[in-house]
Amino acid sequence: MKKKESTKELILRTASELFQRQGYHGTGLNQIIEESGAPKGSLYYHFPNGKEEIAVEAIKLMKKHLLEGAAKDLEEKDTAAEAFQYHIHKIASDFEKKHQMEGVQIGLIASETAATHESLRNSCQHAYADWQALYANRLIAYGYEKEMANDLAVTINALIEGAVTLALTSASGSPLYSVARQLPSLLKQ
Amino acid sequence: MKKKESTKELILRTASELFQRQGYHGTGLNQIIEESGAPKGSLYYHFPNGKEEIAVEAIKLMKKHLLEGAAKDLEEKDTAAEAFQYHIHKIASDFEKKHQMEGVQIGLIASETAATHESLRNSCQHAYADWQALYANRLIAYGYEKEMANDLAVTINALIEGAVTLALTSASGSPLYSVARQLPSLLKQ
DNA sequence: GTCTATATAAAGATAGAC
DNA sequence: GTCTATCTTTATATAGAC
Repeated sequence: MKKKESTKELILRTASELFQRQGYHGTGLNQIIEESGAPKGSLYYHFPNGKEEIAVEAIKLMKKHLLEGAAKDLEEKDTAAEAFQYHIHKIASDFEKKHQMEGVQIGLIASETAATHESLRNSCQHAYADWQALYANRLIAYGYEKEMANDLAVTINALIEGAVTLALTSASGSPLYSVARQLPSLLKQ
Repeated sequence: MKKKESTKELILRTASELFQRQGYHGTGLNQIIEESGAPKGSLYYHFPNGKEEIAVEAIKLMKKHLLEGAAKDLEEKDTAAEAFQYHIHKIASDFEKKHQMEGVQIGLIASETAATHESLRNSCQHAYADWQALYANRLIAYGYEKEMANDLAVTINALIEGAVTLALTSASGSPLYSVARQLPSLLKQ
Protein backbone atom coordinates (compact mmCIF):
# COMPACT_ATOMS: atom_id res chain seq x y z
CA MET A 1 0.00 0.00 0.00
CA LYS A 2 1.29 3.40 -0.94
CA LYS A 3 1.92 5.76 1.94
CA LYS A 4 -0.19 8.89 1.87
CA GLU A 5 1.67 11.99 0.74
CA SER A 6 2.64 14.19 3.66
CA THR A 7 1.87 17.91 3.70
CA LYS A 8 5.55 18.63 3.23
CA GLU A 9 5.71 16.37 0.18
CA LEU A 10 2.54 17.91 -1.19
CA ILE A 11 3.94 21.43 -0.88
CA LEU A 12 7.19 20.35 -2.48
CA ARG A 13 5.56 18.60 -5.39
CA THR A 14 3.30 21.56 -6.09
CA ALA A 15 6.18 24.03 -5.80
CA SER A 16 8.32 21.91 -8.08
CA GLU A 17 5.67 21.88 -10.79
CA LEU A 18 5.03 25.62 -10.55
CA PHE A 19 8.72 26.56 -10.50
CA GLN A 20 9.29 24.54 -13.65
CA ARG A 21 6.37 26.10 -15.47
CA GLN A 22 6.63 29.72 -14.29
CA GLY A 23 10.07 30.05 -12.81
CA TYR A 24 11.20 31.05 -9.34
CA HIS A 25 10.11 34.68 -9.39
CA GLY A 26 7.02 33.95 -11.40
CA THR A 27 5.70 31.64 -8.70
CA GLY A 28 4.35 33.14 -5.49
CA LEU A 29 4.07 31.39 -2.15
CA ASN A 30 0.39 32.23 -2.15
CA GLN A 31 -0.02 30.32 -5.39
CA ILE A 32 1.76 27.30 -3.93
CA ILE A 33 -0.58 27.49 -0.95
CA GLU A 34 -3.67 27.75 -3.10
CA GLU A 35 -2.81 25.01 -5.58
CA SER A 36 -1.61 22.57 -2.96
CA GLY A 37 -4.39 23.31 -0.53
CA ALA A 38 -1.85 23.48 2.28
CA PRO A 39 -2.11 26.29 4.81
CA LYS A 40 0.51 29.01 4.88
CA GLY A 41 1.34 28.20 8.48
CA SER A 42 2.39 24.69 7.48
CA LEU A 43 4.56 26.04 4.73
CA TYR A 44 6.64 28.06 7.16
CA TYR A 45 6.56 25.24 9.68
CA HIS A 46 8.14 22.81 7.23
CA PHE A 47 10.37 25.38 5.52
CA PRO A 48 11.36 27.94 8.17
CA ASN A 49 13.66 29.74 5.74
CA GLY A 50 10.85 30.47 3.33
CA LYS A 51 10.86 30.54 -0.44
CA GLU A 52 14.54 29.94 -1.05
CA GLU A 53 14.51 26.80 1.11
CA ILE A 54 11.47 25.45 -0.72
CA ALA A 55 13.24 26.06 -4.03
CA VAL A 56 16.39 24.25 -2.93
CA GLU A 57 14.32 21.21 -1.93
CA ALA A 58 12.24 21.45 -5.08
CA ILE A 59 15.36 21.38 -7.21
CA LYS A 60 16.50 18.22 -5.41
CA LEU A 61 13.15 16.65 -6.21
CA MET A 62 13.38 17.67 -9.87
CA LYS A 63 16.87 16.20 -10.03
CA LYS A 64 15.61 12.90 -8.63
CA HIS A 65 12.87 12.61 -11.24
CA LEU A 66 15.20 13.77 -13.97
CA LEU A 67 17.78 11.10 -13.16
CA GLU A 68 15.23 8.32 -12.80
CA GLY A 69 13.63 9.18 -16.13
CA ALA A 70 16.91 9.49 -17.98
CA ALA A 71 18.33 6.28 -16.51
CA LYS A 72 15.26 4.35 -17.62
CA ASP A 73 15.26 5.86 -21.13
CA LEU A 74 18.91 5.01 -21.71
CA GLU A 75 18.63 1.35 -20.74
CA GLU A 76 19.11 -1.62 -23.04
CA LYS A 77 19.68 0.03 -26.39
CA ASP A 78 22.19 -1.28 -28.94
CA THR A 79 24.02 1.97 -29.61
CA ALA A 80 24.56 5.30 -27.85
CA ALA A 81 22.82 7.12 -30.68
CA GLU A 82 19.74 4.90 -30.35
CA ALA A 83 19.65 5.35 -26.58
CA PHE A 84 19.82 9.13 -26.60
CA GLN A 85 17.50 9.43 -29.56
CA TYR A 86 14.95 7.38 -27.65
CA HIS A 87 15.47 9.66 -24.65
CA ILE A 88 14.79 12.81 -26.67
CA HIS A 89 11.83 11.30 -28.49
CA LYS A 90 10.34 10.42 -25.13
CA ILE A 91 10.65 14.04 -23.97
CA ALA A 92 9.12 15.26 -27.22
CA SER A 93 6.13 12.94 -27.13
CA ASP A 94 5.48 13.67 -23.46
CA PHE A 95 5.48 17.37 -24.30
CA GLU A 96 3.13 16.95 -27.22
CA LYS A 97 0.72 14.96 -25.07
CA LYS A 98 0.52 17.33 -22.12
CA HIS A 99 1.64 20.57 -23.76
CA GLN A 100 3.95 21.23 -20.88
CA MET A 101 7.34 20.02 -19.77
CA GLU A 102 7.37 17.86 -16.70
CA GLY A 103 10.56 17.14 -14.91
CA VAL A 104 12.89 17.84 -17.82
CA GLN A 105 14.19 21.30 -17.26
CA ILE A 106 15.93 23.06 -14.44
CA GLY A 107 17.45 25.58 -16.84
CA LEU A 108 14.78 28.16 -16.15
CA ILE A 109 15.43 28.33 -12.41
CA ALA A 110 19.16 28.06 -13.09
CA SER A 111 19.25 31.05 -15.47
CA GLU A 112 16.94 33.14 -13.32
CA THR A 113 18.93 32.78 -10.16
CA ALA A 114 22.49 32.36 -11.41
CA ALA A 115 23.32 36.04 -10.94
CA THR A 116 21.37 36.69 -7.75
CA HIS A 117 20.75 33.62 -5.56
CA GLU A 118 23.95 31.73 -4.88
CA SER A 119 22.31 28.84 -3.02
CA LEU A 120 19.95 28.13 -5.91
CA ARG A 121 22.68 28.45 -8.52
CA ASN A 122 24.62 25.91 -6.49
CA SER A 123 21.70 23.48 -6.27
CA CYS A 124 21.26 23.64 -10.01
CA GLN A 125 24.95 23.15 -10.62
CA HIS A 126 24.86 19.95 -8.55
CA ALA A 127 21.84 18.72 -10.45
CA TYR A 128 23.60 19.28 -13.77
CA ALA A 129 26.74 17.56 -12.48
CA ASP A 130 24.83 14.40 -11.50
CA TRP A 131 22.88 14.48 -14.73
CA GLN A 132 26.03 14.74 -16.83
CA ALA A 133 27.69 11.97 -14.80
CA LEU A 134 24.80 9.68 -15.68
CA TYR A 135 25.10 10.52 -19.37
CA ALA A 136 28.89 10.10 -19.29
CA ASN A 137 28.63 6.70 -17.60
CA ARG A 138 26.18 5.48 -20.20
CA LEU A 139 28.48 6.72 -22.97
CA ILE A 140 31.44 4.94 -21.39
CA ALA A 141 29.36 1.78 -21.24
CA TYR A 142 28.78 2.19 -24.99
CA GLY A 143 32.54 2.25 -25.50
CA TYR A 144 33.53 5.90 -25.35
CA GLU A 145 36.76 6.92 -23.73
CA LYS A 146 36.33 8.91 -20.54
CA GLU A 147 37.31 12.41 -21.64
CA MET A 148 35.29 12.19 -24.82
CA ALA A 149 32.32 10.86 -22.86
CA ASN A 150 32.42 13.86 -20.52
CA ASP A 151 32.51 16.34 -23.39
CA LEU A 152 29.64 14.57 -25.11
CA ALA A 153 27.63 14.42 -21.89
CA VAL A 154 27.88 18.21 -21.53
CA THR A 155 27.01 18.66 -25.18
CA ILE A 156 23.95 16.41 -25.05
CA ASN A 157 22.83 18.09 -21.84
CA ALA A 158 23.10 21.50 -23.50
CA LEU A 159 21.35 20.22 -26.60
CA ILE A 160 18.38 18.96 -24.60
CA GLU A 161 18.10 22.04 -22.38
CA GLY A 162 18.19 24.27 -25.44
CA ALA A 163 15.78 22.18 -27.47
CA VAL A 164 13.32 22.15 -24.57
CA THR A 165 13.46 25.95 -24.46
CA LEU A 166 12.83 26.13 -28.20
CA ALA A 167 9.98 23.63 -27.89
CA LEU A 168 8.29 25.65 -25.15
CA THR A 169 8.72 28.85 -27.15
CA SER A 170 7.33 27.44 -30.37
CA ALA A 171 4.71 25.39 -28.52
CA SER A 172 5.78 22.40 -30.59
CA GLY A 173 7.89 19.28 -30.20
CA SER A 174 9.52 19.94 -33.56
CA PRO A 175 12.84 21.38 -32.26
CA LEU A 176 13.32 18.22 -30.19
CA TYR A 177 12.85 16.06 -33.27
CA SER A 178 15.30 18.20 -35.28
CA VAL A 179 17.88 17.76 -32.58
CA ALA A 180 17.24 14.03 -32.34
CA ARG A 181 17.80 13.67 -36.11
CA GLN A 182 21.22 15.28 -35.79
CA LEU A 183 22.31 13.17 -32.81
CA PRO A 184 23.76 10.28 -34.84
CA SER A 185 26.44 12.48 -36.42
CA LEU A 186 27.43 13.59 -32.94
CA LEU A 187 27.61 10.01 -31.68
CA LYS A 188 29.24 8.38 -34.70
CA GLN A 189 32.14 6.53 -33.11
CA MET B 1 28.78 62.50 -34.27
CA LYS B 2 26.70 59.97 -32.36
CA LYS B 3 23.19 61.05 -31.46
CA LYS B 4 22.53 61.18 -27.73
CA GLU B 5 20.50 58.30 -26.40
CA SER B 6 16.88 59.25 -25.84
CA THR B 7 15.11 58.49 -22.57
CA LYS B 8 13.10 55.82 -24.30
CA GLU B 9 16.25 54.15 -25.61
CA LEU B 10 17.86 54.41 -22.20
CA ILE B 11 14.93 52.72 -20.50
CA LEU B 12 14.88 50.01 -23.14
CA ARG B 13 18.60 49.30 -22.94
CA THR B 14 18.49 49.09 -19.15
CA ALA B 15 15.41 46.88 -19.19
CA SER B 16 16.97 44.63 -21.78
CA GLU B 17 20.08 44.09 -19.66
CA LEU B 18 18.10 43.42 -16.50
CA PHE B 19 15.65 41.06 -18.16
CA GLN B 20 18.51 39.03 -19.55
CA ARG B 21 20.27 38.79 -16.20
CA GLN B 22 17.31 38.34 -13.85
CA GLY B 23 14.42 37.41 -16.06
CA TYR B 24 11.06 39.04 -16.59
CA HIS B 25 9.55 38.42 -13.17
CA GLY B 26 12.84 38.94 -11.39
CA THR B 27 13.09 42.48 -12.70
CA GLY B 28 10.88 45.18 -11.23
CA LEU B 29 9.93 48.42 -12.92
CA ASN B 30 11.34 50.25 -9.92
CA GLN B 31 14.71 48.66 -10.57
CA ILE B 32 14.59 49.74 -14.21
CA ILE B 33 13.81 53.26 -13.03
CA GLU B 34 16.62 53.32 -10.51
CA GLU B 35 19.33 51.85 -12.72
CA SER B 36 18.45 53.91 -15.75
CA GLY B 37 17.92 57.11 -13.79
CA ALA B 38 14.76 57.74 -15.77
CA PRO B 39 11.67 58.90 -13.90
CA LYS B 40 8.71 56.59 -13.53
CA GLY B 41 6.47 59.09 -15.26
CA SER B 42 8.56 58.86 -18.42
CA LEU B 43 8.39 55.10 -18.36
CA TYR B 44 4.61 55.10 -18.54
CA TYR B 45 4.65 57.96 -21.02
CA HIS B 46 6.80 56.00 -23.48
CA PHE B 47 5.27 52.60 -22.70
CA PRO B 48 1.62 53.20 -21.81
CA ASN B 49 0.93 49.47 -21.55
CA GLY B 50 3.50 49.00 -18.82
CA LYS B 51 5.85 46.13 -18.18
CA GLU B 52 4.70 43.77 -20.90
CA GLU B 53 5.13 46.44 -23.56
CA ILE B 54 8.64 47.22 -22.32
CA ALA B 55 9.48 43.54 -22.49
CA VAL B 56 8.20 43.14 -26.05
CA GLU B 57 10.38 46.08 -27.16
CA ALA B 58 13.33 44.82 -25.12
CA ILE B 59 13.13 41.44 -26.84
CA LYS B 60 13.20 43.19 -30.24
CA LEU B 61 16.34 45.01 -29.13
CA MET B 62 17.98 41.79 -27.93
CA LYS B 63 17.14 40.16 -31.26
CA LYS B 64 18.77 43.02 -33.14
CA HIS B 65 22.01 42.71 -31.17
CA LEU B 66 21.90 38.95 -31.38
CA LEU B 67 21.60 38.98 -35.15
CA GLU B 68 24.27 41.62 -35.67
CA GLY B 69 26.73 39.76 -33.45
CA ALA B 70 26.06 36.40 -35.04
CA ALA B 71 26.25 37.74 -38.59
CA LYS B 72 29.63 39.29 -37.89
CA ASP B 73 31.02 36.17 -36.19
CA LEU B 74 30.02 33.92 -39.07
CA GLU B 75 31.66 36.02 -41.81
CA GLU B 76 34.58 35.00 -43.95
CA LYS B 77 35.50 31.61 -42.55
CA ASP B 78 36.62 28.70 -44.73
CA THR B 79 34.24 26.08 -43.35
CA ALA B 80 30.95 26.00 -41.50
CA ALA B 81 32.59 24.27 -38.54
CA GLU B 82 35.21 27.01 -38.27
CA ALA B 83 32.59 29.73 -38.51
CA PHE B 84 30.33 28.38 -35.77
CA GLN B 85 33.23 27.40 -33.58
CA TYR B 86 34.49 30.97 -33.77
CA HIS B 87 30.98 32.16 -32.91
CA ILE B 88 30.81 30.01 -29.78
CA HIS B 89 34.35 30.84 -28.71
CA LYS B 90 33.46 34.50 -28.96
CA ILE B 91 30.47 34.01 -26.65
CA ALA B 92 32.64 32.05 -24.22
CA SER B 93 35.44 34.60 -24.04
CA ASP B 94 32.97 37.48 -23.68
CA PHE B 95 31.39 35.64 -20.78
CA GLU B 96 34.69 34.92 -19.09
CA LYS B 97 35.69 38.58 -19.37
CA LYS B 98 32.53 40.12 -17.95
CA HIS B 99 31.14 37.17 -15.99
CA GLN B 100 27.75 37.79 -17.45
CA MET B 101 26.01 37.07 -20.72
CA GLU B 102 25.27 40.05 -22.84
CA GLY B 103 22.92 39.80 -25.74
CA VAL B 104 23.19 36.05 -26.22
CA GLN B 105 20.20 34.59 -24.56
CA ILE B 106 16.50 35.13 -24.80
CA GLY B 107 15.82 31.63 -23.50
CA LEU B 108 15.26 32.83 -19.97
CA ILE B 109 12.42 35.19 -20.86
CA ALA B 110 11.13 32.65 -23.34
CA SER B 111 10.87 29.83 -20.80
CA GLU B 112 9.47 32.08 -18.07
CA THR B 113 6.64 33.43 -20.14
CA ALA B 114 5.88 30.58 -22.54
CA ALA B 115 3.05 29.26 -20.40
CA THR B 116 1.62 32.54 -19.17
CA HIS B 117 2.28 35.57 -21.44
CA GLU B 118 1.31 34.87 -25.00
CA SER B 119 2.63 38.16 -26.42
CA LEU B 120 6.08 37.56 -24.96
CA ARG B 121 6.19 33.95 -26.07
CA ASN B 122 5.35 35.20 -29.52
CA SER B 123 8.10 37.84 -29.52
CA CYS B 124 10.64 35.22 -28.49
CA GLN B 125 9.42 32.81 -31.14
CA HIS B 126 9.98 35.46 -33.82
CA ALA B 127 13.44 36.16 -32.50
CA TYR B 128 14.35 32.48 -32.68
CA ALA B 129 12.92 32.21 -36.19
CA ASP B 130 15.08 35.08 -37.48
CA TRP B 131 18.09 33.75 -35.67
CA GLN B 132 17.68 30.29 -37.16
CA ALA B 133 17.12 31.76 -40.60
CA LEU B 134 20.48 33.53 -40.34
CA TYR B 135 22.20 30.30 -39.32
CA ALA B 136 20.47 28.33 -42.06
CA ASN B 137 21.48 30.87 -44.71
CA ARG B 138 25.10 30.72 -43.64
CA LEU B 139 24.98 26.92 -43.74
CA ILE B 140 23.50 26.99 -47.22
CA ALA B 141 26.29 29.35 -48.27
CA TYR B 142 28.74 26.73 -46.98
CA GLY B 143 27.14 24.18 -49.25
CA TYR B 144 24.44 22.50 -47.21
CA GLU B 145 21.18 21.51 -48.79
CA LYS B 146 18.20 23.50 -47.53
CA GLU B 147 16.40 20.96 -45.36
CA MET B 148 19.59 19.82 -43.71
CA ALA B 149 20.58 23.45 -43.12
CA ASN B 150 17.31 24.12 -41.32
CA ASP B 151 17.69 21.12 -39.04
CA LEU B 152 21.26 22.07 -38.25
CA ALA B 153 20.31 25.68 -37.59
CA VAL B 154 17.77 24.57 -34.98
CA THR B 155 20.29 22.17 -33.48
CA ILE B 156 23.06 24.77 -33.22
CA ASN B 157 20.60 27.27 -31.78
CA ALA B 158 19.56 24.74 -29.12
CA LEU B 159 23.18 23.85 -28.46
CA ILE B 160 24.13 27.47 -27.82
CA GLU B 161 21.08 28.28 -25.68
CA GLY B 162 21.70 25.19 -23.58
CA ALA B 163 25.43 25.77 -23.26
CA VAL B 164 24.84 29.36 -22.18
CA THR B 165 22.52 28.10 -19.44
CA LEU B 166 25.14 25.60 -18.29
CA ALA B 167 27.82 28.31 -18.38
CA LEU B 168 25.76 30.65 -16.23
CA THR B 169 25.00 27.86 -13.78
CA SER B 170 28.59 26.69 -13.43
CA ALA B 171 29.91 30.26 -13.59
CA SER B 172 32.40 29.09 -16.19
CA GLY B 173 32.86 29.21 -19.95
CA SER B 174 33.81 25.54 -19.95
CA PRO B 175 30.47 24.12 -21.20
CA LEU B 176 30.71 26.43 -24.21
CA TYR B 177 34.17 25.10 -25.03
CA SER B 178 32.99 21.49 -24.66
CA VAL B 179 30.19 22.19 -27.10
CA ALA B 180 32.51 23.95 -29.53
CA ARG B 181 34.85 20.94 -29.54
CA GLN B 182 31.96 18.68 -30.57
CA LEU B 183 30.73 20.98 -33.33
CA PRO B 184 32.97 19.57 -36.10
CA SER B 185 31.36 16.13 -35.91
CA LEU B 186 27.98 17.79 -36.28
CA LEU B 187 29.15 19.80 -39.29
CA LYS B 188 31.19 17.15 -41.07
CA GLN B 189 29.77 17.28 -44.57
C1' DG C 1 7.98 65.34 -22.25
C1' DT C 2 9.48 65.23 -17.27
C1' DC C 3 8.99 64.40 -12.56
C1' DT C 4 6.92 63.37 -7.78
C1' DA C 5 3.55 61.69 -4.94
C1' DT C 6 0.40 58.38 -4.31
C1' DA C 7 -3.05 54.61 -5.04
C1' DT C 8 -3.72 49.72 -4.96
C1' DA C 9 -2.63 45.00 -5.20
C1' DA C 10 0.44 41.30 -4.29
C1' DA C 11 4.51 39.65 -2.58
C1' DG C 12 7.16 37.34 1.41
C1' DA C 13 7.05 36.67 6.20
C1' DT C 14 5.35 36.29 11.22
C1' DA C 15 2.41 35.72 15.48
C1' DG C 16 -0.28 33.26 18.07
C1' DA C 17 -4.66 30.49 18.84
C1' DC C 18 -5.83 25.80 18.47
C1' DG D 1 1.44 20.12 13.31
C1' DT D 2 -2.41 23.07 11.55
C1' DC D 3 -4.71 27.19 10.51
C1' DT D 4 -6.01 32.29 10.36
C1' DA D 5 -5.10 36.93 10.81
C1' DT D 6 -1.93 40.31 10.13
C1' DC D 7 2.57 42.85 9.36
C1' DT D 8 5.83 44.84 6.10
C1' DT D 9 7.74 45.42 1.81
C1' DT D 10 7.57 45.65 -2.88
C1' DA D 11 5.20 45.32 -7.05
C1' DT D 12 2.51 47.60 -10.93
C1' DA D 13 0.08 51.46 -12.10
C1' DT D 14 -1.97 56.40 -12.01
C1' DA D 15 -2.76 61.42 -11.19
C1' DG D 16 -1.54 65.70 -11.75
C1' DA D 17 1.89 69.62 -11.24
C1' DC D 18 5.41 71.54 -14.01
